[in-house]
Amino acid sequence: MPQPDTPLRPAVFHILLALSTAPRHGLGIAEAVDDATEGSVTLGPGTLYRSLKEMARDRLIEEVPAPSSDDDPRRRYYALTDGGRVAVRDEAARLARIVDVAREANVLPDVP
Amino acid sequence: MPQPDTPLRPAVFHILLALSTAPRHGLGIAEAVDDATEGSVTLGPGTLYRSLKEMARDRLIEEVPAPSSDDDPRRRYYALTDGGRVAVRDEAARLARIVDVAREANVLPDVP
DNA sequence: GTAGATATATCCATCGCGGATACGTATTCC
DNA sequence: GGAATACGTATCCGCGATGGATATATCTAC
Repeated sequence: MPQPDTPLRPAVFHILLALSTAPRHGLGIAEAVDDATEGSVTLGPGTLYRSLKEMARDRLIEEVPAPSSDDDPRRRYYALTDGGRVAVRDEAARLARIVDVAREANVLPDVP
Repeated sequence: MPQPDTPLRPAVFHILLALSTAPRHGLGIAEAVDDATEGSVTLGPGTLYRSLKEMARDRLIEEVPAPSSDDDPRRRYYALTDGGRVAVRDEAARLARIVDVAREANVLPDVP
């Protein structure tokens, strides 16, 4: 299990995280990222659509049919692939280790 | 408490985290970051010294005398300022929230 | 039907990053 | 002691990622 040494780009990680709960379309992803990070991470349109294209090419995500509740044909929905799920898990684990380091260094106020 | 909305640059955060346990000199910081992140984050000399200069200018860190155990006059030691400690705590908390989001999305294998 | 919002997509300026390079100083080896 | 090597700091340069501006099409509201 060769955990990749190189971190995921933040934009890619946040997109994967937003898709980990449900398939979403482009702007829906951007909105979900904004919500989840309480505004600390905002994806511009350039980063958003470029990342989506590259991630689809790299098989981290794939386009899926829109849910029946949505009839706007402009929206393109994406879902995680198995590879995407692995990638987001590895990166989340990497971040969790860094947070643990911070916790051990007593820079976090919370409980252990 | 106006938590800054903009994330700290990763390089700056990792330098602050490395200094949170003890004052260190330039290359010692790079080594500590490499260790703490298990090689997933490596600071090149460009990023390292540029960041140190900017962080000192912004009063996140300050130069301090070398410990008595070190007699190499080339080494310049840095320590966190109060502002630096606040900044590293805020950023660590921000990352911890993101990790929590990942945990709630069940992308992390670990226990709650 | 028109106006404004939504959605996707591309282009471009900016900036952070790391490698290459330079230079001075310790340390090691002979 | 002198030469060779390693260490430490510092700057320069190119690359890649980011996000805003812009373009185009389509949906919704009135």
